[in-house]
Amino acid sequence: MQATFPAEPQMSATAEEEAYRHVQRALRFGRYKPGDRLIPEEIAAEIGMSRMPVREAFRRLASDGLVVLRPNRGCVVAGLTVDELYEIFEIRSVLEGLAVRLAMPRIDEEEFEELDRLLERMERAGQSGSSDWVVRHQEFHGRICALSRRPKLIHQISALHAVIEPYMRIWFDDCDKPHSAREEHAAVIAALRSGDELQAEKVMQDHILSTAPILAEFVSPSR
Amino acid sequence: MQATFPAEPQMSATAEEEAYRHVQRALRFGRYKPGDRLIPEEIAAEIGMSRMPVREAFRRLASDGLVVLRPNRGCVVAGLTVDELYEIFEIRSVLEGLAVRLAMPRIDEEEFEELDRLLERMERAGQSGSSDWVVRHQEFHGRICALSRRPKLIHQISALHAVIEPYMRIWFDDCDKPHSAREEHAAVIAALRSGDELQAEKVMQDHILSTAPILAEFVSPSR
DNA sequence: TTGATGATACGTGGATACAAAAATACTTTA
DNA sequence: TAAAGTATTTTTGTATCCACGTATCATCAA
Repeated sequence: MQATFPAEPQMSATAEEEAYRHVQRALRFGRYKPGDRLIPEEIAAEIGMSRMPVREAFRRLASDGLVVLRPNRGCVVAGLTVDELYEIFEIRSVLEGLAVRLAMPRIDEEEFEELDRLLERMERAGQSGSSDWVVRHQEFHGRICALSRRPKLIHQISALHAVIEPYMRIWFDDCDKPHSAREEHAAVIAALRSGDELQAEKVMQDHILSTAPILAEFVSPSR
Repeated sequence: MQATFPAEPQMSATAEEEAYRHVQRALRFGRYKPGDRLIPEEIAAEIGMSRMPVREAFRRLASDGLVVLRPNRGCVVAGLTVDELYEIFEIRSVLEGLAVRLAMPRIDEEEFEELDRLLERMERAGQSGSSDWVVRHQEFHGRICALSRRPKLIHQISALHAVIEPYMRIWFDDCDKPHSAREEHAAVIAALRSGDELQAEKVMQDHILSTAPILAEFVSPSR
């Protein structure tokens, strides 16, 4: 329903939808910096529509936490404080932990091979320095979430990914190594293979929480 | 930021905000039934404004999952399937579980007394058959969540409460007894007093999951 | 009677226009 | 020169307007 997790087909039907996707995409790719003002008229001109659908899109983006809307003061790109970033990772940890737990019974051998493939692709993207490591990484997490077969859960997790994506990109661009990502994700797969749902849930939680402090380096220090 | 959890002060600044609160309130109190169409013009007339702010409010309400917006087909009150209801309770269980875990270190004796008071109030409302048992119940959960001091977490949980509130009201109206609610909530307090964070988290999770099947009786059978 | 077909009315999405508020630049004065 | 107040320009918030899509209902054929 929203927030391109691994990928999203579906042609935009309404102008509002188009504006929503357009701005969301721009935000996720870091085209605007936190604090930047988004001027409805400019964006409307970019996509060739009037301000109205753009304004409506802003409401949804604000609900997603991607922008902040203040009365009579317009729309500014949301920035995260360190606290907020940690909070998002705490929430992600329990949500994706739940997803893993629910996904486990659904994973057969074929699916394990797919996960291995995704891990491999992520690794290759990481080594080649290509910044679609971020995309691959989300693809991996997204695949597991999808297996939980819980639309609302998937939706919420994907919204959180959208919020942190810009920081993931900065992180990746800054230090070329995707750190110990390979082992961590391999551990998730291993835990899934073990068949112990609670154990797998915990491994995913730990994995997510472990990356929070790393990303925290990249949020603007004070505000 | 949204979704009246225990209560919400703050006068509405913009017309959109007013429309949002107005419709949300109506939905939570069950004034409209699932499947009902919400016609912007009518609602606009009710509050004395034009359709535009109402339409914008619809976008947010759709993000909250309270209504469904389909292109060229307007705004319809969202209804829950049994699956969706269970899913919401699964999500609530991990989210409120997290909230309990994070809240625990913040609770002092004074706070425990407050929780006891809230439990007592909920009980009284339940016995008097007053339907603000639902409000008291949310107040209780909301208090614990608030203690976690995590704004986004609180926001998400409160949004989920808003979605299920109509069903809680139907449940309460239908069978006058608030079932074993008292014991369940007392157990949460007891677990909090024990000081074992993981135990308290689990008690809250179990409490929430246990009410799902009861409420499931009240969602429209098929669709 | 039932199912297809077309006309009509209603509602939605989007654009434009206008008023109010905020931000900015400018002038005046101490 | 700096500060304060004023005027101008932007930009936001809301209302009105128009074109198109959808649903409803009546008509007609099977």
